[in-house]
Amino acid sequence: MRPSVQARYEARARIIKAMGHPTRLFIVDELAKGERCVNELTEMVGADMSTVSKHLSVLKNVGVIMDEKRGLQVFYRLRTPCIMKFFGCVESVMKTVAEESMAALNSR
Amino acid sequence: MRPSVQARYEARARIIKAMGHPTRLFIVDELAKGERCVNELTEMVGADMSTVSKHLSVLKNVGVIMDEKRGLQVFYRLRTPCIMKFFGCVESVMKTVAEESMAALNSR
DNA sequence: TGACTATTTGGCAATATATGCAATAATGAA
DNA sequence: TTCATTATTGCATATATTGCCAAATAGTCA
Repeated sequence: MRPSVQARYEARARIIKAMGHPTRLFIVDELAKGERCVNELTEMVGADMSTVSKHLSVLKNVGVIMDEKRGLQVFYRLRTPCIMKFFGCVESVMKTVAEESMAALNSR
Repeated sequence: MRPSVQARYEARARIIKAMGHPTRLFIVDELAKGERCVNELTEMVGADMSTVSKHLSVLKNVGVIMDEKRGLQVFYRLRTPCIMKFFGCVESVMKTVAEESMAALNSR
């Protein structure tokens, strides 16, 4: 594969990989409703704040979210609302799989 | 977080995670053009066949692709073409990030 | 300044993932 | 049956990810 093509798939994979964790998906979903500070997200997620902070930095590093410090708090928000289309894509796959499983069960 | 909600995010994350690898993205992209056997994909990817086979099983396990054995060969194809929307989502993010980087450079 | 709050960072152990090689199926051809 | 082809599986190794604790950093207020 040509290096430039390879690089393109790697760039895409980095973004998708960043989304590939339940906690990070939850965070993206939550930020779609509006900005949240780390503390708020930590309470919702129910993990250590350092853990949540690291998840946030993963998403930030690939450009999915951005942060803004105001006073003591750091507020995060989606950098592009388009990222939400991910959920639609994923749901379609899950639906297809579920439907075919049902069909397989019924045809036995 | 409620267990059912948690489970939902985990199910989504499994699918996204399966897509989060450059080789697997390439495979999905290629299968979007039509079915391919393992051998063909292996040549295109340029890795060991066992490696490609394992990537295929990752995608298959989450329901993104399906296989069919015909003679000596195993042909893989997308289970739902909808999976291709992923690329559009990802490109949008990359575009946004690139544009904002440019803007930041120009405003210095 | 010092105390307090919010967040990030460093370090570490546990776990998961990626890859190639070798061995093993499964199929078809001679 | 024996050989060649295609693909998968088992194993070993290297690398990456996750999560928590503790320590460091940054901002606010008395």
